[in-house]
Amino acid sequence: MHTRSDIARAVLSFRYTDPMNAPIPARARTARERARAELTAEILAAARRQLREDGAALLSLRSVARELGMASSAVYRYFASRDELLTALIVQAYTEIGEAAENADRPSASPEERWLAVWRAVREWSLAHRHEYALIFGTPVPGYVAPHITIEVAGRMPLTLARICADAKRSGGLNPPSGPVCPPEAIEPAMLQLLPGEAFDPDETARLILAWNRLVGIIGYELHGHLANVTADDALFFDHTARTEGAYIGLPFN
Amino acid sequence: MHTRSDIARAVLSFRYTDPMNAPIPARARTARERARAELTAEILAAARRQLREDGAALLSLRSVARELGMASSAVYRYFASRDELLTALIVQAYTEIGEAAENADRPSASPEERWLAVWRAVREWSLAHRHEYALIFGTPVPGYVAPHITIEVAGRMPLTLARICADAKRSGGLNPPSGPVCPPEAIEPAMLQLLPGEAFDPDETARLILAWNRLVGIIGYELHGHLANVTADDALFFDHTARTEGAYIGLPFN
DNA sequence: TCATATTCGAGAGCAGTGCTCTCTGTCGAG
DNA sequence: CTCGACAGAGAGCACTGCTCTCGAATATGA
Repeated sequence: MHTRSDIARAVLSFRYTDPMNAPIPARARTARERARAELTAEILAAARRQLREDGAALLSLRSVARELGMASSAVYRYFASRDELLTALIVQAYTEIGEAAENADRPSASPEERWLAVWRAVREWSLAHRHEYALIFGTPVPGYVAPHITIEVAGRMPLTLARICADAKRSGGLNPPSGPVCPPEAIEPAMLQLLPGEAFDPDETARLILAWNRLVGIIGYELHGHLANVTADDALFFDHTARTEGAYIGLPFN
Repeated sequence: MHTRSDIARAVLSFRYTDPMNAPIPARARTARERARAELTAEILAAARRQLREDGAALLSLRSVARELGMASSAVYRYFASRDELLTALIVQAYTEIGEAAENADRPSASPEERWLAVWRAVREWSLAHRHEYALIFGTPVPGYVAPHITIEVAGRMPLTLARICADAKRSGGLNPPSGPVCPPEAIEPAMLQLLPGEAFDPDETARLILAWNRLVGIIGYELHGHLANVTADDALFFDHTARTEGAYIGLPFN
């Protein structure tokens, strides 16, 4: 049974063990360190496989141990708890969805093309990794608090969207349509400088937040079946959503 | 361990047992039937309590049985599986969020007031019932397919939004701003007549779908912590979101 | 009214889980 | 070469969902 303090401890020990920041040390001095790094990676890979196939709910430390032919207690030498293993998988998922977004972004293209390409890439990744998506954007594990490691890597995907808008704005291509203006007090001041050297005003920031929320939300609806019998062509509806949200943020769609 | 067929069977037996449609029969002929109905309700109430306090992940049939002072095996006389119990709770949650929306809607008020009131009511209910919210809009149980009972009751909340728009439209108060137009093929044709005697065109329907998705999505962001360090005043940001989405659908906000 | 059939509760039991503890062997640094 | 840190295995605890059996209580038909 998990309690809040259990999980907090697990997260802390995870930060200490830190198997993510140094999965395979560049220079593994001793054979033991090398073996440890390799086994850590193997455990993570096996867990990843089970996550992809069966989802987080059915992922168990024991089955991972079985797959690697080791005693379940031995796995605890590498991950102090199941939650710690989950945290590592969460970091991986955030990283991958962020990379999917970044890799899809071609700064030489027009802002509209970039916007659509990134949205589609994020959707593609999510459809291909529904369980990873659920892990990071679905119901959080009870009592689970995201360790600080995750919040940095979680920003890569939305920051890609912000960069496109910043570039468009710099060339005068960001003209949001009129509508209700977001009260500045609603936005965390630190959010106004989320790109170095690039200032968004509160309303622009709010539009960005909503676009990011939309991207995640509409994919969630598709993945979780809320669009069944609602939309007839999910890809088409998604593209329309991307364009709608792009237009809302001020990109010249239509 | 749950397999798809297991769950399908459980859902079917649930539909047969049908403890929701007749929780307490008006005229319980025999004492046995009366006792059965009462105990079913008690189990459901205890499960509800545990769900509210600890969330679905920590809800176990055994702890429900313990709370009621009965053997765990006895509970299976009333609910064929844990998933069946969860399904009953899902139906309850959908019903309640739908009622929260409907009760907040005052048809005599202006469409903008109605819109905002319903949005706020849904948010209030969700904040007060975060685990129930997670149950219906969060990550679905692996392999779980929503039984048909749920899809009807799931529509009450979005239909409340649709009714407001239909009323506004009838009095000429629905004027959506221009923007990308949704291709008709993207929308399921049946969705165009979701209100009896009220026809929405595909683009209006798409805007409705997006508004419904936004309402659920922005609440999910708030509940799951994705707005931490992003927004400074969640209630204020939510109101702005409601207005923005209302304006997008064509209500005269600002 | 009485025998029969159905229902119900309890208990034991199976297979699985997360996690801890102990014991033994191995490896690495002094 | 010795000693301490580390890694693996195994047993064990408490918990889970779920099944089966076995009496006891209850309803039903004759």
